[in-house]
Amino acid sequence: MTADKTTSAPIVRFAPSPTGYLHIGGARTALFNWLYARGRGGKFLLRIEDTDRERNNEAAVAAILDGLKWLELDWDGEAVSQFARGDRHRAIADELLARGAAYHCYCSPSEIEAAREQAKAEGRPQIFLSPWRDRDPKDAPTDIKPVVRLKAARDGETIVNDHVQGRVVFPNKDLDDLIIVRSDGNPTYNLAVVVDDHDMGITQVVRGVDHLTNTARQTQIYLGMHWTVPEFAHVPLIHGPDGAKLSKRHGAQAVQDYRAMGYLPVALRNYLVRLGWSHGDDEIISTEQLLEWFDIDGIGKSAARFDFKKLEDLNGHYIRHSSDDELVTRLIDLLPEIEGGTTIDAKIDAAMRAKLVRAMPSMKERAKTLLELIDGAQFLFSARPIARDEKAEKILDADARATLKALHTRFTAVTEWTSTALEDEVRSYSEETGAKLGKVAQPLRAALTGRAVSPPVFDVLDVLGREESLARIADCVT
RNA sequence: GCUCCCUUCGUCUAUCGGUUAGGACGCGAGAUUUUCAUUCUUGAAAGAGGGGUUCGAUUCCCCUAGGGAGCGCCA
Repeated sequence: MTADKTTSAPIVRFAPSPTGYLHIGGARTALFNWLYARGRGGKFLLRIEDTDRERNNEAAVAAILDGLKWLELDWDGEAVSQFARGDRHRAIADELLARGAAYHCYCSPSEIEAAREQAKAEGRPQIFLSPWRDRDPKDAPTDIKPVVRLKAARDGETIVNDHVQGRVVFPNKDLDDLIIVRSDGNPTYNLAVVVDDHDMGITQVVRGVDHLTNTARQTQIYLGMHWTVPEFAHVPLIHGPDGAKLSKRHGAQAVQDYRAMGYLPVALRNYLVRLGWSHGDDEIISTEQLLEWFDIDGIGKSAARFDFKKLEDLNGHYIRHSSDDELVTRLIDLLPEIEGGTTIDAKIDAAMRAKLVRAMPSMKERAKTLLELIDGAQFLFSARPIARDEKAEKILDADARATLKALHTRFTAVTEWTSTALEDEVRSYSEETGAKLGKVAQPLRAALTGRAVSPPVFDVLDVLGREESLARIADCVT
């Protein structure tokens, strides 16, 4: 889509319904909108589609805003409440009524349901054709509150020229008359979305394909009001690894779930944007590059499966390339959200934070998520005598303990407690005794960290410090 | 059932009719290495099926199969 199609900068929006958290598919839609607007000096607006009062939920709104903030997708101005604009929507409904483009329908929900059932039984399309479309309003019952329906065209076809889906043609006979105002007087989503997009000056509507059929029906509202129809881009859905619609079963739908799993926002954005969009063979793309390169016309039509392995790989890359300080900040921020995190959080003071920062260079090389980073830092959090896992115990046999005893003596004599000095010490010990370096390093690792796997032992010695290191080694000797 | 959409390695994708069908994740092998990881080298792996159009189809058209979305006084 070329920016000069509309003479000014684009105005796009993300319009979630407050029925739950920010879904990962919604997050990608928001990302696409954000990239498009920010990359072209346009506006990215946020609107909460809360016309259904029974489903409105303040916690859900908060969760959605929280998710967007975490993903670092900032929007322009305040989030707009669709419900708050109800008067405006009703005014438009009245105008459509006055123009003969809409009518009152007195059918009850049960009548409609029965008609649908019958249509289904007879193998006909399950669309409801209201008898009130052509009936004389004078016949209207006085004891029933009607809904307002759009008087949609019955002949011809409605064409949606979509930037992703292409030219999609819907026969009008398959489109029924949308309810635009409920019997309780509240406008429905289908009316509100059109009025709001129009009033907000939205130039490109980028949303999920599940809205495609609605678009055809909504187009008739634009036509009825003689409004300019915006450009559309309906992006495909994201499926779970098994190809089915992403659901609770797949473990993670909400962006907050991904935060809790230790993913970085920049990694999730990079992963998400590549689901459906690409720029040649580029895989790791900085946000700056994305802003420059992203284009709606480059989005593919087919649905994509979510691949956690690839996300993990990208996350590992971004962790390795993050600054030590940023990682420690994110790691600490994550603690309240994870199991057992508060216990660790209580141990974080300035000294611990400094240790973490110093340990980061060697730790971030070996972590794919912040969770792994936290797990890898356990040796810093544990107090003596430290717990050892099975593999560590196995390493610490009699020979290993003898080696540790010798090392303890040597380390005590070391004047400069640095990783290089200690490494020299260990290397000379292994040369003198003829023991392989691994035979010396593993017992050390087990004694210092309680595990068979850790960052390089000399870095561990360094970060732990002389006193703590010697004490942990001594714990294994006696 | 009706309408619409989709279909290249297991997964995400590149290819704007002519390529040994490329890259990435994952997987296999090897190198580096104090563990793990990183890094590097390397291997296996794809055009759903059938018809057309064309000198030539992964690419354009049609059919079939499979998958998805929609068909609410939800959004």
